[in-house]
Amino acid sequence: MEESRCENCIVRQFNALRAMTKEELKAVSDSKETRTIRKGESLFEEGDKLGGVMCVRNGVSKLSKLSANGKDQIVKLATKGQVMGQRSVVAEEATNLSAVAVSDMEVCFIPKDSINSALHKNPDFTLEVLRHMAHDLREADDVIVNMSQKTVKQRMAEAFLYLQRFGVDEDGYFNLRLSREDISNVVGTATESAIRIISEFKKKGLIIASGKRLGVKDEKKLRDLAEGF
Amino acid sequence: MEESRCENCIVRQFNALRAMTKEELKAVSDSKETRTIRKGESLFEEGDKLGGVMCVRNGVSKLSKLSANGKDQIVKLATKGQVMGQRSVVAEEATNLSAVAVSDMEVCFIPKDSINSALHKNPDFTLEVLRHMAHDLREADDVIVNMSQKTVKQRMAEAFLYLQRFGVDEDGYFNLRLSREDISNVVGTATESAIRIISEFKKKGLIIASGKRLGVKDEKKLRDLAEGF
DNA sequence: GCTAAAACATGATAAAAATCAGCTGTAGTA
DNA sequence: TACTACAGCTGATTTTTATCATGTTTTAGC
Repeated sequence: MEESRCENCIVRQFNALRAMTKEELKAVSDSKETRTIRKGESLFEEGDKLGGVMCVRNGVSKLSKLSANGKDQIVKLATKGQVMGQRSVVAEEATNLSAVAVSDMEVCFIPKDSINSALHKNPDFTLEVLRHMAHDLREADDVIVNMSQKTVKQRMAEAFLYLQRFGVDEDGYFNLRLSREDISNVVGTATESAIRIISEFKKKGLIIASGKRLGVKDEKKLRDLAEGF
Repeated sequence: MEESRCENCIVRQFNALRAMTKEELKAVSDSKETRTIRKGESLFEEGDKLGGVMCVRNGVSKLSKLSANGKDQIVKLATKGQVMGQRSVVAEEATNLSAVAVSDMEVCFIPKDSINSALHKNPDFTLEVLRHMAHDLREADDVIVNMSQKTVKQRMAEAFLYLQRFGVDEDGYFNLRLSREDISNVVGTATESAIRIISEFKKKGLIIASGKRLGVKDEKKLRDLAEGF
């Protein structure tokens, strides 16, 4: 059907595909493959050689890395329009991250050949990919500073503000429902610590929480807390 | 003189400039400017709009970011052949990092115009820059995991192994002499904690230390410690 | 060489966070 | 329905790390 053609894909406006020529897009469109992934299923594992990139059409995936002590660190969450695996494809290396769906997902798998030929021939596209990666790198630098200079409580406040960006329902609860363990893996702390801080934030009126449903209540105070005031 | 021409620059083999055409290199060579920076002097500040990139010919610079609590976090050290500021130039944003020389330095300043025109015209060059950035991004991901999952002691061990990569003298001491405060800013800890751990490592025979001169003594044990054994 | 400032060092204490243990609720399933 | 497994929760305790205080050593400038 028509909407499955990349040329019309609504998601394209968020990523580097928009810099492709008609011919390149056609090649991508002809070689791509749409996949449905259930919550909890894995898209790829750390160390895999990826045959292509994945473009998220719907749902959210966690990108994480296993640490020596056996805990997963969630490096980022990828949502609609974001492309996963491009670092690996571009650098022609095995991927350094694992991807697991945290909600049901629909993704397009684009074989690396069509990406690579565009990378070699179309500077606009390459530059667009480069800009996206420059952006990712900046965000990674920010995360490094947060992780090393902020307390667990501050990082938890940041995490709530981050989760809010994935949308909220009419009651203000996050669309994205992460387990306490996943949240602790975003923040880089023990699960018990995450749970305790969630209780505390709730008691103080910074957030709303009922079971797995979580949300921001007082954004300003959360932001102040995250900034260290 | 001949060696100041980019075409012959020995440093070129380490960075993306090698993917430039003869004409592009000539343009870079004609517009570039060599600068000498003394230890402690600043190359650029967080928030600056950079007019170009800097290529390190000699010496080492720390790239850091000020955190909300007033401490600097050193994100990486840039040495011979590495290019600073490309993220900012590529993304056309103000830089997110400050650069300060930690030893006397010689750098080439390359105005962004000659970089940008090559980025738009030469896909090989753009792709090479992209690959370098992909590499940086991978390293940043690793740092995130280390920062959030490892103890201060493990991170200190990592820091010693990292500093070793900048070369050692005949006695095994690092070429690069960082203050205890700089080391604490690499590791993301209090200066006193860094000092204490250095004393401890020395006592245990993991490292050698006399004043500012530091070095690795037992690489294997340091590595085991960093990995959590 | 003298002096002031900065860097280094160490002890004592406080705060932050992890770990351990056990208990409750809840979702899936036989 | 009842059982099981797992997520969530909380208290007690220990470990880790930061902070504060203070003394010593080094370094840079005169």
